Amino acid sequence: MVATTGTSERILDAAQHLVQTRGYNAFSYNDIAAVVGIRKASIHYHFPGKGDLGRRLVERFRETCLAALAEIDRSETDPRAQLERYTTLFRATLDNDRMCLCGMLASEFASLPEGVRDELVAAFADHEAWLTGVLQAGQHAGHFRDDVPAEEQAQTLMAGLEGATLMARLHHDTGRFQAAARALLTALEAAR
Amino acid sequence: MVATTGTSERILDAAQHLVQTRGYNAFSYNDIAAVVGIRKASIHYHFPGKGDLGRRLVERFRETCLAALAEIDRSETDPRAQLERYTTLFRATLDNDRMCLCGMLASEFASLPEGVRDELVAAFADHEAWLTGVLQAGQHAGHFRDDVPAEEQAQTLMAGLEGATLMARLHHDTGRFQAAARALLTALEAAR
DNA sequence: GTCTATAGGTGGATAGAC
DNA sequence: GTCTATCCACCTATAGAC
Repeated sequence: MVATTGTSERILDAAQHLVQTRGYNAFSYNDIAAVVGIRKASIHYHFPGKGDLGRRLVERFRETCLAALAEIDRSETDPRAQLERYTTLFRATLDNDRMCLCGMLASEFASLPEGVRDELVAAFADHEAWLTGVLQAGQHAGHFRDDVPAEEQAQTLMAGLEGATLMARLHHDTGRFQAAARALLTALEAAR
Repeated sequence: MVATTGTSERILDAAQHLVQTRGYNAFSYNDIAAVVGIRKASIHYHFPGKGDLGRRLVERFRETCLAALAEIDRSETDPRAQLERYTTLFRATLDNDRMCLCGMLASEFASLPEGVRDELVAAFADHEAWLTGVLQAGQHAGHFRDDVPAEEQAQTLMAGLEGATLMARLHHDTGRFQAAARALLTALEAAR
């Protein structure tokens, strides 16, 4: 086991920040170099091409998110509480004036290298699979309406949270995200 | 009155297509020139800088959208039908494999020239104002729930539709948009 | 209005010294 | 692993001929 806060990780940290604020097409090796404190040529040692960097970025993000989802599973048992917790993940990035990494890349999908695209689709699949499981559990427990398949509910929720993050960041208004998240969760409630 | 399909308009058409598919930071004057059939230097005659082009692009889009909203007001009277019609505007862009122009620019907000940013915020204000009016009418008529302010409902709906378009385009699946749009509209219905 | 030519800058990427 | 030096492609933008 090697040290975990090596240069590669610091490059990825800088790159992630840049992608979440400016997008994949609007940052350069020079931008990263300025933040990390090395020369741009040195970055090629760790990531030969920008596509490699982007791919690894989403790969690492997937691992981070899966760990966060496992933590929610561990500390909450009620499906409604689990979804509530899930929305706080988006709110946290928003509080840092960042867009969700995947949401940002999704908008640039057509101009992304193929490796990044593949990893991005897989990342969304991770989240939607987890959400589907939570929603199914909630349906069986009678908390959520079951006139719509859980998988479809998961996709709609995912889309709603991405859109809410996008619009809240544009207006610098976390309240917009909170209101949208509340509406999305309320819409799932079973009729009383 | 001069001819309406002049070079300026064709440049804007090409630019809009490029922005909706690849984003503002991922297209160049060369890309436009290739589509329109002129040299890239000629574009500067019509739009001195890329910022001018972007600003005019959103300006024109606002005009187009306001006309479309007026047409909905003219041909539909029921607020629920008006919202239904509104969602078809997004579906139409999606059918062309495009993202909503404003949604795409929203994701790139931090790296946009100031003039483009201003126009973009104004464009969203246009839509949210119209939606707020429709939602208020629907509340007064007893169709929509009124435990949430119409303005907040409008913002949530806007965010949901942008997110749904983003995710549906990513997966090349119009069904995702349709499902999300239906869920968003259903969530507005007054409790029976 | 559109062209050619070109300026000045930055992009990602490579070679080779240390 | 990081550096300097350099390459080539592309970017936005301007000057001036036609």
